[in-house]
Amino acid sequence: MIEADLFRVLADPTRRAVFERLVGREMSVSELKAGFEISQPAVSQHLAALRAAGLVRERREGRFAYYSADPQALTPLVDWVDRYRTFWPERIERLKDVLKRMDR
Amino acid sequence: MIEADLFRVLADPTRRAVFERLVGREMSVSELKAGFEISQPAVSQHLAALRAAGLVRERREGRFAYYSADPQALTPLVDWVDRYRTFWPERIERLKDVLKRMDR
DNA sequence: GACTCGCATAAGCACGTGCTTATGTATCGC
DNA sequence: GCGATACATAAGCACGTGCTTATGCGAGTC
Repeated sequence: MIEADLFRVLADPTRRAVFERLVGREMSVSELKAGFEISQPAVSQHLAALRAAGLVRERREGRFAYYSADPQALTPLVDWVDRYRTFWPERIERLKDVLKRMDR
Repeated sequence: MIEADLFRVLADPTRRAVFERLVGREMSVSELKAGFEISQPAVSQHLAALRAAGLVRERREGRFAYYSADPQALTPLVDWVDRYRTFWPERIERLKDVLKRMDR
C-alpha cells in the first residue's frame, strides 16, 4: 500500500472516525455501528476500504467480525510528510512534548 | 484549515505531485505546467485547491504568479498521525536516522 | 430443518471531483 | 491603442465516491 491510497482512504471524515474508534480497542461491526448514524452496510464498506489500505485488521469469531486499527500502516504517510516537513527544531520540540506526556 | 481538508486535498496524486515540485523551489504556473501533461487551467485549479489548504503561497509579479510550497501547513496532519501512531521506539529510531543524515 | 443474527455484497442513486474547452482579465511589448 | 502573454474562472462532462435498500451467506438457537 502506497501513500496515495492512504491519503484517499483517510480523506473521508466518517472513515477516519471509524479508524480512530478502532485504535487501541477491538470492536465488532455492530458495536462499531452504534457510534455512527449510518447503516450497517455503510460501516462494512468503510471497514473494507480501511482493510484494503492495511489500516485495520479483521478477526473472525463465529458470526462476529472483530476489527482493530493498525496504526503502523500510517508509516508511509509519515515517511511522505517527513520528506517535505522542514522546520525540524519545532518538530523535535513537538516530539519532546509528546514523550513528556507519555511519561506521566 | 483542519486535517480533514488536508487529507482530501492531498488525496489526488497530481495535486500531490504539484505540491512536491514546489517544495524548496518557487515556480511560475507555466513553468510548473511544463512538468505535467494536463492543461494550464487544470494546473491553476490544483493550485487553487492547494492554496485554500494553505499548502502553497502565491506571489504576484506583473503577469506572472509564482507559487511555492509551505510544508508547515502539514503540521495538522502530523498532529493527527501522532495521536494514533504508537510504536514509538521505531519512530524515534527513524527520527535519529534523519538527524544523522542532516549532520553530514 | 427452520428461524434468527451478524455481517458482506450487489445494485442503484445523488453528489463530488478532475479534466476539458471556452472565455475573461490583467500586464507586457510594440 | 493593439496584439500577445500569463493566468484565472466558467461551463460542461465523465467518472468516482458514499450512501441507501435489498439480498446473500455462514453461524448460532431451538
